[in-house]
This record gives sequence, C-alpha cells and structure tokens, in this order.
Amino acid sequence: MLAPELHTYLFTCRITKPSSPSSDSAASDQSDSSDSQLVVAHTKRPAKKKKGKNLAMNHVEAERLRRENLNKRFYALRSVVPNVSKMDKASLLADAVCYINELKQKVDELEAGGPKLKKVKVEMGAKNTYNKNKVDVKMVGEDAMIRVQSANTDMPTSKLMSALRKMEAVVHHASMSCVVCSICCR
Amino acid sequence: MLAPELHTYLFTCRITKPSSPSSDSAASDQSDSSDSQLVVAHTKRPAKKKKGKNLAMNHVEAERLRRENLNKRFYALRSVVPNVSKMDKASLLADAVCYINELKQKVDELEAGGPKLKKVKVEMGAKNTYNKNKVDVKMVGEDAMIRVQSANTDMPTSKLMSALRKMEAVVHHASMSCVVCSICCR
DNA sequence: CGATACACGTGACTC
DNA sequence: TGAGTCACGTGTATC
Repeated sequence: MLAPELHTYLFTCRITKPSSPSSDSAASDQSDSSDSQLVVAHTKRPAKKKKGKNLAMNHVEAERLRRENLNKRFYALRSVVPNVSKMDKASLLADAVCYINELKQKVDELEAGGPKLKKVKVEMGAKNTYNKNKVDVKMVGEDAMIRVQSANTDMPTSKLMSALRKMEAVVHHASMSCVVCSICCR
Repeated sequence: MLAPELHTYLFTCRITKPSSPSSDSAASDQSDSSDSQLVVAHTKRPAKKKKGKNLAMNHVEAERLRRENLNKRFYALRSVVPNVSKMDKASLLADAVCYINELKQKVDELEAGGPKLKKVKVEMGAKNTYNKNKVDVKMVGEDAMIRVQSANTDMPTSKLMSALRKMEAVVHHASMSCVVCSICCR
C-alpha cells in the first residue's frame, strides 16, 4: 500500500529522532520504576547513583545506535534486492536469500560456458539452397588443416576463430573468401 | 581488483538452538521461564484481567514467534553468503549487500562480454624487434579495408575477428599469413 | 569495569 | 478489535 518508491536507487534519506541524544534532559519521564526515586537532593547527588544512571543512559543510547545502524543495513539490502520494495523484514531476508541463490546459479552457468571447455560448438549460420555447410579437417602429424564452407551470415570467420582460440589452437594460416556476394551477402 | 575467487562452495551448516521453540505448553502455564525474583506476587486476578493477560500473552508469544522466524532468516542468509560465519547481524547484512553487488557485477560483465559494444579495443600482442605492429585502414565508400601486421602471439586474428564482429562489421574477405615462423612463432 | 551484542516483554501503530 | 509489525528500554552474557 503506502510502499513508496519502488526500485529505490540511492536513498540517503537521513532521519533524525526528535529526542535530543546528547543532553541528559530526556531522563526520568515516568518509566524509571524499580529504582528508588532520586534527585531530592539536587545539589550533592551521590556519585554512585548518577554514575549508574549515566551508564544506563549510555546503554540505552548504544542500543538505539545499534538498532539504527542495523536498520540502515536493512535499507541497504532492500536497495540491492529487486522486487522487495514493500515487504517486511522477514520477507526481505527471504527474498535476499533467494536472490543470492539466483545470482549464484546464473554466474555458475554463465562462467561454465566461458573459458573452460575443450570442446567448442560452432553455429555456422543458416543453410540455404545455394550454400551447403561443409567442414573438412585433415590431420598432418600434430597439425590440422580445417576447411570450412558456409553462408556468410552471422560472422562465420569470427566464430571459427573464436572457436579455435577457445580450443587454444595456434593459427598459422587462414584464408577466407566470399564467393557469391550478390546472393548470400546482404 | 575484484578477485573474488575462492568460492567456498557448499557449507550447509545447520544450527539448531538448544531452547525448544515448539510452543506446546504455553497454554495456561506461565510459571516457567526466567523466574524473575521480584515478582510482586499478584494474587488471583478477575476473569477480565485474566483475559487481558491471556491476550497479552498471545501478543508476547506472537512477538517471540516473529523474532524466532526472523532469526531463522538470518541463519539462512548466513548460509548463502560466504565468509561471514562468525560476525554479528549488522556485519552479516553488510556483507550480504557487498556479496550481492559482487555477484551482480560479475553477472553483468559475464553476460555483457557478448553482444553489446560499438567501440572495441584490440590488444595486438607484444611488440618486438622483429615485428612492429601496424594497422592500416583505407575507406572505400562505405567499405573499409584493414591491413594489420603484428606478432603471432596471443591469437591476433581471432582478436581482430572478434573485434570486427563486436563492431558488427561484415567481413567480405580476409587473409592471414605467418611470415617468419622460425623467429616470432614458437 | 566498560563495551558490545542479543533476546525479551511491552507500547504504539496499522489494516 | 484482533492479528501483524516495529521501535523502544532493559536484562543479561561474553570478552
């Protein structure tokens, strides 16, 4: 519903609490039960009491700071996970986990198709009536002579060269010609 | 820079809390847990109060359930983000954000290594005394004739072809020769 | 003893 | 009006 701004993208929104944090004026509203009521003697306040109170205040402020910091992180997380601009914290965490797994999988399958393989698949463009695809390989000792004939669509030489590079083959000589440009080359 | 590396791969560490989370005995028994020693010893409350108490108990239990659920999510997040098996919640969230950004960037540069750019940089291998790198481009109408001379290291033809493909240039003719194999080609 | 982090119960707010 | 979520102050454990 309210759910403002989807997608976020930069949100250095800074919110300050109205309560003044530095001074001690925010003390003793009414919730200081359990402790004996203090400050009758305004002048010579026992150091012990004051110190204890001060410490408690320090504690509560530290806790507030921690909470605030943690919420910042929540906002940051919300900003990097897509499609979660409206849910609550639990759902945000769950979606973050799902998103991370998604990204992981994507990375895995992307870089598994990258520089890993020995066997390389080369798509050689569409066959047509005028040009049959033909691949001819002749081995001479450790060297190979490859002769490829295909249509000139979709950059066949580039693909072939890339395939050769991926196979870590050293190219000593290469020749390419476009024979029937009026028909197969646009 | 980035060099994420080390992956870690799988660490489905499953941690269970020692405290029994199943809320079975929380129906009308509130005498367990935390045995606060100052318990002002409230005597029997009227039914109304009891109902209020029951409601409050429902509230407190709902809150406890929510907290528990949220912590589960935290554990789940910890399980999918590497290298954070010991930090606190805030650091966990921060690391999760960093990790997501890392993964995003990785995915981007992995899948943008394919069909994207217009301007292409080609590294042409190391120069040496015997082979000066030379690039000659002659424009004829809309066509370009490119003559490249370089050392035969690091697959120059493949790189050139890839660059041409990335620029979406149509190659009509290509020729490559390795002239001084005994010197520059190992 | 201070610093840090977490869980807890409770008030306040929403739909 | 009840179910859900959040922020708050506090108690408590670890270092």
